[in-house]
Amino acid sequence: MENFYLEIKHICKQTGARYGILHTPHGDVEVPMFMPVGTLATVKTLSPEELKSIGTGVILANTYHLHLRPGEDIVARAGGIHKFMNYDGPILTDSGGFQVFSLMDKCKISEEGVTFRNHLDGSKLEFTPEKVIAIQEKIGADIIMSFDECMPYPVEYSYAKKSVERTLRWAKRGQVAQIRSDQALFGIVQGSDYEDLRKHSAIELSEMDFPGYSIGGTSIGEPKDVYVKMVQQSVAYLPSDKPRYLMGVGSIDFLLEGIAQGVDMFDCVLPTRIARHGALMTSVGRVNIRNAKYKDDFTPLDANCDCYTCQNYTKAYLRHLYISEETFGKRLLSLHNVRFLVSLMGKARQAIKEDRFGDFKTEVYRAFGSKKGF
RNA sequence: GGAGGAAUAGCGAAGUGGCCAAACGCAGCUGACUGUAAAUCAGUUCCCACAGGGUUCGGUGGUUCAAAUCCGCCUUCCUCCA
Repeated sequence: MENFYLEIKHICKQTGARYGILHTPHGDVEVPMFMPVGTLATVKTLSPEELKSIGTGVILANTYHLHLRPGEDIVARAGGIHKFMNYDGPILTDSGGFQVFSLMDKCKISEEGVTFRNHLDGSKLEFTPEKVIAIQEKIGADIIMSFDECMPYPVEYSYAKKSVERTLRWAKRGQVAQIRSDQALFGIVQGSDYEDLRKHSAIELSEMDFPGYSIGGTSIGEPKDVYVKMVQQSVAYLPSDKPRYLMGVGSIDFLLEGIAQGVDMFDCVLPTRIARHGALMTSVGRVNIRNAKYKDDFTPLDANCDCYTCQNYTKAYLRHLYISEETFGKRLLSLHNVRFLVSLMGKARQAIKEDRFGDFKTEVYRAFGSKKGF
């Protein structure tokens, strides 16, 4: 793909973190970056204009969910997902592999693919690596994912090995099935916390020569040190000139550790979901806006934040909106959390360019102090 | 003036002799959330020295081994009749 490639500009001498530009058919974006999730072709509560104003580059959508509603044919007839949702920046679709994990009790996995009992009306549907690519081609995102199995953690070695091999075969099948040449198909590294499986998965995928590589199966409940190892053991065997995408990571510490390992892209529902539930990421730690102590707190959510919410509204007002279940409150809070992570990424990129990402990471942790969360 | 009905925790509302410190809903308080079945879920809300103890069900006096539940009186409220 000529119009999709990673241009690495700098590698941090302190950590190995990478700064670069990802070129996509819908524009260039700087990495490392955080990508908010818009499963149903909308980042819940936020408009494309708001996302732009926040500085969002790539956003996500989901193959499984869009297949169920409204169906990929509708998206295709709308002119593709960019037109359908009025977002002209780069878009990435996840394959539905994560739903194999999150809807596990409604799934049956075989060599051919996965049979789902779909969550909307309970009817059966089958996803195969080929079908998942066909759906994603109709949806029309810039970056698409191979169909994979995201295993739970922990998982027995024998199962993990079987699953990794199958996911590798699925990756190959998806690659063969791909018709469009203007979408970047990523392979997904799995292997749970088994080093040999991660290595094997990464090496085999690299040989298939994908335009980018995802790291899956992390941040599903494993301890932080295990997480870091999983990322390390995946990144180590991936080509250095291709983008690395760590799937489902959005907590501040996991993001920073991932960047330090040389990851370029991250996505997560965390900032938008917890915002809708009243939890906010701030430069001094977690804030639960519904806490009674904020009822007469007329200061901004985060004094160090440049987002629209922090520039214009007080905690007392945001708490009032949250308690009153006003949707505007959820918007303002989502806006803040996404901006917080986007902004954190910007600072991280700056630190990488200045070869002090390690120090930066320490500073961020220190600012959080002993406060728990994220 | 007469007849009937009702009073339960912050609010609404179950419970009509022991399994009741009292269902449930709301409101309040707290926590969780990581490739979105999530504008969701969980815990908690009489008091305390809290695997236990102490005071509760309009007030008061009884009956009973045992009362939010049965009886008398009182207070307040509601409906209907005059």
